[in-house]
Amino acid sequence: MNRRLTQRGRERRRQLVEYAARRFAENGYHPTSVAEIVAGLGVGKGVFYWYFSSKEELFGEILREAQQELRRCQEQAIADEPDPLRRIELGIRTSMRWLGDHRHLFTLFQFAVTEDRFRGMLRRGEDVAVADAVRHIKEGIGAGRIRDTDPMVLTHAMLGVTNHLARVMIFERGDAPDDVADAAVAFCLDGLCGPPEKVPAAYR
Amino acid sequence: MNRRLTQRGRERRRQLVEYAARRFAENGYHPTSVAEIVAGLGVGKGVFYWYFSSKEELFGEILREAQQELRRCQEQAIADEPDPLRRIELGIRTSMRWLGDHRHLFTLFQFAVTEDRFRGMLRRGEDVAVADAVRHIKEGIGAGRIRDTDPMVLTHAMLGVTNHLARVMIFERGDAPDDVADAAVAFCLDGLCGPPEKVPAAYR
Amino acid sequence: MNRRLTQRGRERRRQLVEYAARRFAENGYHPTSVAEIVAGLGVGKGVFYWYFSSKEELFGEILREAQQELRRCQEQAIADEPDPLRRIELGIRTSMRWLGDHRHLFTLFQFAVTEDRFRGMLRRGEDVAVADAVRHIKEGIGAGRIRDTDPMVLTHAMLGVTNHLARVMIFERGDAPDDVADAAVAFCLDGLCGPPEKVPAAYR
Amino acid sequence: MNRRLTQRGRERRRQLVEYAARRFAENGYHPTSVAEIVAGLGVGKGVFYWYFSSKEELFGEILREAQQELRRCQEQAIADEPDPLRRIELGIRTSMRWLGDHRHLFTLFQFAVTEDRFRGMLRRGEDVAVADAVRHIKEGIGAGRIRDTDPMVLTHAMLGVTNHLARVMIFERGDAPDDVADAAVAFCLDGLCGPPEKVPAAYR
DNA sequence: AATGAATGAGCGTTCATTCAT
DNA sequence: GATGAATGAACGCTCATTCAT
Repeated sequence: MNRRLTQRGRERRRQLVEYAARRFAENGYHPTSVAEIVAGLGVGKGVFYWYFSSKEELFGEILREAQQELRRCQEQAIADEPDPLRRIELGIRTSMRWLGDHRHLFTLFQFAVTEDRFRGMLRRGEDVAVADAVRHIKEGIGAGRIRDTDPMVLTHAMLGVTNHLARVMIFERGDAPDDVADAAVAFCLDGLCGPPEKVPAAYR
Repeated sequence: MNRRLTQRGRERRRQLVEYAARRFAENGYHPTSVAEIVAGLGVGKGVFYWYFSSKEELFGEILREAQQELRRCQEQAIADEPDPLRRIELGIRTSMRWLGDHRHLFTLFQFAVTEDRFRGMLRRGEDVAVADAVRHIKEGIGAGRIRDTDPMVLTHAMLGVTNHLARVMIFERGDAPDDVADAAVAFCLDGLCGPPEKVPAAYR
Repeated sequence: MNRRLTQRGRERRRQLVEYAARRFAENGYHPTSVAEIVAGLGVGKGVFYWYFSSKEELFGEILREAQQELRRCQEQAIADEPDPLRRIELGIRTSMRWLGDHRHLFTLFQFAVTEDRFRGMLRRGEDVAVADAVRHIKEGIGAGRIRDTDPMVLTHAMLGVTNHLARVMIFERGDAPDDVADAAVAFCLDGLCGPPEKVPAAYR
Repeated sequence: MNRRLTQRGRERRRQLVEYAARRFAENGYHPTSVAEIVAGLGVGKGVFYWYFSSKEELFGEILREAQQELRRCQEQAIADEPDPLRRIELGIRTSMRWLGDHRHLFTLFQFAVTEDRFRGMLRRGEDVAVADAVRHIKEGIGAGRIRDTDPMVLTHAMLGVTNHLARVMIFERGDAPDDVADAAVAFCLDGLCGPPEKVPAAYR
């Protein structure tokens, strides 16, 4: 669906994306009906199908926009940092903060992985982000500051740490994103056994 | 649902659990209908409701049994190992192997997290597993072999690494579980920067 | 279904009739499943279909036996009474007492009227009872003690009074059947305007 | 269900209420499926659930509207009549005529009494009607024209007569409502034994 | 651009009934 | 006589989508 939209139209569309994202996250994609979404915004059903050709397309848009925004944040945070390890650290910290601010979108990412037709939508954005991280890692390996291991593996290990800690520590335990980021960074850099002096006060 | 089942009945029930798990994983929980499940087994719809009081209950059973089994594997693997770090390592290796063998169940775990009513079902089993890992970590910290950080955080960081690497490396890239386990163990013990000599050949 | 039953068989059958009647009355005929009935008696489904060829047949049997029994009570009560008005009065009193003792069966009569296939089952028994009452009324008219009006109408008017008062006064308000019978008899004999000295203390 | 309806919408709703009432009466509430109702009107299933949130709700609406209408008729008929006995008579006559015109609704009232969840729906309307009749009766007792008996009992006795005669004489025998009303009034005023000169020609 | 109304395939579930053991 | 298991049509209901206005 690619309509020419007026200012007001763009506003409506944004409302739909935002409200639907929140409902999908709270209630699940399938259990949330189009009827519920439009009712929540107090508009008729026609509105929905004016802006999106299907519920599935809307979900795709939510994913696309969310990834885009996360990406923008990270690029901006890393921009001028010359040190590759520091860039990695900044990436983790930015992710963590963003996830803290958009936890409902994280839930949607998790769901998207569980159904074939949505997994594809996620893939593109993820690949870009991974490729980026891989670059930093390679640079770190080149500089002898990261051990020489498959950079993809290292990247995904870090992604796993970041996402999982975000979910458990921030969403469920309610910790502050910055503290969790400290812990994630420490773990990623040094694992279980690394030098203890880097551990943040909050987790000692 | 708690029926007295004959031998044949137990067999049927197992068939249903197994087949449904596979379909849920491939197709998604919601998109997989009860009709599809029973048709796949060539039985009538009534059979389903003879063994389970609802689709939701069946899903709960799948989760419960899966967690139980993973748990059993881990306990058995760790049983007599006195070294806490080695126990952690064995835990990771067992998980990875089990995930490789039951990747469809992993998808279901992922889905369960995204809907409130299922999240609760997961929780109980997860808490037990986490509590166990925490014990090993605490012992490691006590022995001065793990840096003194919130053991829960370390546990979840490792869980994140293990699960994410399983998904990406084993399921998507098709790597061998044992190699992925090597990488996960290396990352968990030493992070990005630790001593490189532990890295498995497959990822160098 | 007409099986030769052993002593034990007859007992089982009676149990089924009785329990089902009670459940049908409490819960409605349709909302009460065969499964519920057999579960309530702690037997398997086969038992039900051993004694009855269908749920519908069972319901018919309940109606038939109930009418038969009410009829027996009335015949016995009236047996040797020579005075037709007194016979009518005794009929009302017996009905009221029986209804008080078998209110659940009354509910089933009411339900039976609302569905074609069951209405027929009721009819036979009702016709017999009405014909009987009509006889007494005719006799009363012949003797100049009842005004000369269509005896069928008078009969049904009395039936209406008896049944409705039973339902409202006995079932809902919880009055004693004998008091309600007094009131019904008074109303039937003299209407709204008749001599007041016959009114029972309970209703003055 | 409380939708803002257009003219066309109100029309549809009325159709559904009317058609469903007729089917429920002919066939029984449970044996009549929603599918049958919408098919009978040649519309899709969704239409039903656009106007009613459940089959049960529809049934409630039918009951409510029917009681409301009967009530309206009676109020109008009695409006300016000063004589309480005459008001009672007019009430009976109006009921009888209305029942003759809406016999299918009468069947539904009868059914509603037999299931708990529907009994409650009936109660409210019935209570109002009874309270009204009780007022007239009390007035009649005060004027010494009705014997001094519990007015509720008298009211229900009359209700019993009216409803039962309607069912048997009008619905089953096919008599004219006005004649049946004559007989009902005569019985209610004077019982079996009162002055015979009030009896209508049709029943002599 | 938006509404209320309508569609109808499909859902999860029930249940009278049958049958092998 | 009795059981647990199985059947499958039918039920009440939902919901993504379409359409007339």
